Amino acid sequence: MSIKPLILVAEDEDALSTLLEYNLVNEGYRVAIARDGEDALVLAREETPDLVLVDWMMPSVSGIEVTRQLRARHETANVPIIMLTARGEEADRIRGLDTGADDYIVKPFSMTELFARIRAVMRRIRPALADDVLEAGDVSIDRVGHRVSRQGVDIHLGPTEFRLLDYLMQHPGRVFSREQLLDAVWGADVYVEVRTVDVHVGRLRKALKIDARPDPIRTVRSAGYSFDTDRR
Amino acid sequence: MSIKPLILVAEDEDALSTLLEYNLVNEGYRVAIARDGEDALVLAREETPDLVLVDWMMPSVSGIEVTRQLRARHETANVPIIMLTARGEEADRIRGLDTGADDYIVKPFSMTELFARIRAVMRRIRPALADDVLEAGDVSIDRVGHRVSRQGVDIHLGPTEFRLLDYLMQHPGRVFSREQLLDAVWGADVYVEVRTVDVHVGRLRKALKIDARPDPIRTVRSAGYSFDTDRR
DNA sequence: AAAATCCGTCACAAAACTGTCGCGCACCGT
DNA sequence: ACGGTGCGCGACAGTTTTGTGACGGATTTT
Repeated sequence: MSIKPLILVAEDEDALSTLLEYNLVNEGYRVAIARDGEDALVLAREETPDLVLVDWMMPSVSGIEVTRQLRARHETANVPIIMLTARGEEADRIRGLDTGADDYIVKPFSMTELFARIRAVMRRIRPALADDVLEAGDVSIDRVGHRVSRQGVDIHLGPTEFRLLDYLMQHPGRVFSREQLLDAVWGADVYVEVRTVDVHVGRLRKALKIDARPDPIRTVRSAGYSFDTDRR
Repeated sequence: MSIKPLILVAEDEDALSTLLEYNLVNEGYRVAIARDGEDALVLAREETPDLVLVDWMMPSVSGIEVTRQLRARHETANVPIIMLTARGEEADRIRGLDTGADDYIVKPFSMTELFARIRAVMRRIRPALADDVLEAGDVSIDRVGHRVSRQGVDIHLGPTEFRLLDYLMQHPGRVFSREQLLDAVWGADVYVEVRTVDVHVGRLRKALKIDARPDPIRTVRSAGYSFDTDRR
């Protein structure tokens, strides 16, 4: 997750979404604007937002439906969602909360109150999310669920390969010598041949291979290995 | 953690606290009642509650102060807090949220709305704990009726297998070590062999087997087990 | 009190993973 | 172009981890 949290706003009224964008950006957030529910789902897929503001009433795909779909997808299952609703009727609010929204706010609302709610909701979710899943390029590693996936495809790794990838992804772009990797991944007290690292890197590479995607692990001759997302 | 969540209610009006106790118990929660803020802190220390309902206005120690102190203590730092407030004024609500409360509800409120908020707030912490019946994939577990079924077919489980499945389904996708499972399902003080977990997982799997349906329990070598609904 | 369940442990088999070796190719400096 | 060093990779045998049937004792039900 980058420094500035990304907020996805799904709102069909131009006046309101512009106002929201202006104020949220001013508050230090990055903002993605969606005009309707479908848009919102597409945008959420491009970059997983850190929080979603979704209007209850929207053409085509309603706020509730958006919520449900976001919850269904693995990447966005735990993203906090705040529902914007014009009606103050209790039944609707409850339905919103039960569908999986984390909070709702009734229009019209003040920016101050919205900010407070955003802070409250994010404080709750973010710490858990921040450490748990690590992404770089198209590879994501979930340490709590012990899952690795590339472009959404699940990848099976043995324990050692998992720890190795985990360690490399902690410091993308940085080159580690085989000795450093042995210390970090195997443990300082374990004695194994240095070349063992090569073998595991090889296995890791093979496992990460998805059609023609570039190899995310870079060999630096006579230095070591590093996890790189793009450059060459 | 036991099956029924413990809710700590800090409220000085007798009429309301009695009403809350009655309804919450009726809804399947365990309830601890505190007459004032000090009481609340003492009770929270005795057994860490799963959620706290605290009145904004209370003699001696105010709701805000209770919130602050709960957040300060390690055991209760992440317990969700819902603030009960008589005033509808925005400034106060914001202050409440910023202090660390996760939500607030304005008096007078209906029990239905309160329950929805409790479920919503608890879902953030432990995604499914709030519900009486829990479903993931084609498996459903009814913690009130102690019933488990898969694809509509009733399944009989022993008490330990039931608690094990219950715990795993609380946190779908998350991997637990055998030690963690022993703590959570058997109890921290019970001494049994670690491999006992394997045996019960095995029994659970056998019980859950319905023709060719995929095994919902995933083994993560040298890490533990997790309940998974989808991928393999 | 007898019967039926349920529980924890063990031992053994199956499965998964690991470390090492050796060979051949790639790359580098000369 | 050439020798040398570094690296990728398939093979393999040993080790660790997990699945599971069996069993005696405890607990609950009938």
